[in-house]
Amino acid sequence: MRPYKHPEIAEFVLERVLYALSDSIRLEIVRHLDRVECATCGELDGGRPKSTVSHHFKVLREAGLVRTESNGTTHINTLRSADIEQRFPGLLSAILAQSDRLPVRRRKALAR
Amino acid sequence: MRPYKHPEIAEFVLERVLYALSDSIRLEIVRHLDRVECATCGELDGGRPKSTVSHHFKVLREAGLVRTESNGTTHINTLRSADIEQRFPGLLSAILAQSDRLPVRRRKALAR
DNA sequence: TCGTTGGTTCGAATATATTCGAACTATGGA
DNA sequence: TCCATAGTTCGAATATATTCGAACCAACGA
Repeated sequence: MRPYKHPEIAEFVLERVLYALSDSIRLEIVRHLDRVECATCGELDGGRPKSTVSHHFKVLREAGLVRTESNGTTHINTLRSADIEQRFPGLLSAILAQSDRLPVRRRKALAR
Repeated sequence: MRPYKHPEIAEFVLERVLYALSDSIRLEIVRHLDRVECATCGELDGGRPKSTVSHHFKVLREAGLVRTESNGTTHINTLRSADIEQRFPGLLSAILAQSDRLPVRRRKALAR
């Protein structure tokens, strides 16, 4: 497997990044990568077919969110947090700060 | 025109917000509203048919980004900045901080 | 060298969005 | 009351995404 095409930081497009993150599966992958630092695709498939997962990784890659490098027979994915932070300061952290489910305490506070 | 259905802050869904902002037309509308505080749909149509613009406003409204209130024969739109900020702190400002085009100075800095 | 593993790519089916004209609704003014 | 204005809603056409199986490819180990 030859190296993937990853966009340069200056090529990142905000709309593309937001679009990539607007899908639950991809957002979950990004959250996971944020926690574990790096992971193979297989670890993140959630039981879905390989081709589906591969598609989502492609979207994330092309948006500049994920870097995929082949390591022998497996592929290592990392979140390009620093790159995204440099180009869109505060964006990724604001998104990742938001947990999947709103804690009850917070929900009540917001409902007031 | 009866009042629109606007989601409560606690009902905001991150994916939906990101999706709404992942479209250039809608992002432009949001940027505009951020600058001018409030505006009618007509001011923001960019020469597009009314039905198209109406659709985009609906997406923005349902995501919680925009509040539309009818004022006589016209509709006033405002950005729900404070609500979004409360629910997703830092998100909107990170997005709005990003100008449409990357300034040349910044592009060069990033290319290094 | 052959099989296995981890992942990509292709193609087709399906689902979801976008666009726009046409018909409609509500309000306000003449 | 009649007309114009501002915007919504509907429906159909088109475009774009998602999903998944099947075929493929590269690297590694036996």
